[in-house]
Amino acid sequence: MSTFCKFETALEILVGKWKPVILLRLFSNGTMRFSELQKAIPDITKKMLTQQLRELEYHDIVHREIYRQIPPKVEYSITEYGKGMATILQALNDWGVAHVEHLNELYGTNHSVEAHRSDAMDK
Amino acid sequence: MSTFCKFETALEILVGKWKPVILLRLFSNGTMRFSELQKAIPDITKKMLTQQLRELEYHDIVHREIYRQIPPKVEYSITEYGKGMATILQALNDWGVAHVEHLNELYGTNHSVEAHRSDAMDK
DNA sequence: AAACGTAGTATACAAAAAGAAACCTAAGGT
DNA sequence: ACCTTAGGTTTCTTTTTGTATACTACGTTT
Repeated sequence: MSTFCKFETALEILVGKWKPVILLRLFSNGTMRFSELQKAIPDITKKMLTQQLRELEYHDIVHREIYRQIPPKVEYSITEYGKGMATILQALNDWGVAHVEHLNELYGTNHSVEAHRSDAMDK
Repeated sequence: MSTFCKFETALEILVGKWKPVILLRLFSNGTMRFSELQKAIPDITKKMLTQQLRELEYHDIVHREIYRQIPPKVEYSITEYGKGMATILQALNDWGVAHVEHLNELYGTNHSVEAHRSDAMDK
């Protein structure tokens, strides 16, 4: 129970509506400041962005560099440790791509994956 | 945007408070009936168990075999396709185990991972 | 003196997910 | 006639997540 099922722990880090896209941005763009992330992810609110970044920071995936200036400047980047996630992230992504293909074969192209999470299965 | 970030799709399948533990059970025990799963996962409600199983079934990860008897008998198992997830699941689990270790190094043994998801970061 | 820009917080509210508990079905046993 | 069983479904409540909007701090620019 303790050493099994730790993949829940792994999941925790990736879960949260915005973490995947934040990580994607940081992995591909390198260092970004808060406002750049906001622009890159138009629909995210400040609150969510802050919250998700703090969680990633706690897990040592993201580094937060504060410049004591006015107006403030804060830069975010993937930590060295965080870069170690690239492999699984890639694997997960690859599997996801293949899976969408699989679902297409099963149900045809006109289906919505999202519509089949949780509730939403009622007519 | 379309072919990247499909790891969100992958995540959807694993996410949901109970999916990891359900998958774990089915992977290690093979075929199980509804009531066996309930016993194996004491805190889950029927509602949640049904819901999560249906989602896994939709994604072709879990197979549902109905025996038309009274009282009913329904057996669940991992599909052939679903077995293909074993590798990533294992990878995710291994990474999770290592990550817990990493967090221990950073914060010491007496910390709660759960307490650092989402909110809960207030004193 | 007022406005601007950045990286947030605070507060209030809406929506989604999860939990609890009761109800349903139909055959077989008492 | 009623109870039991297995595998659910329904309804209702609570908890968790996410959104929207306002406000702050403080030097610089207008």
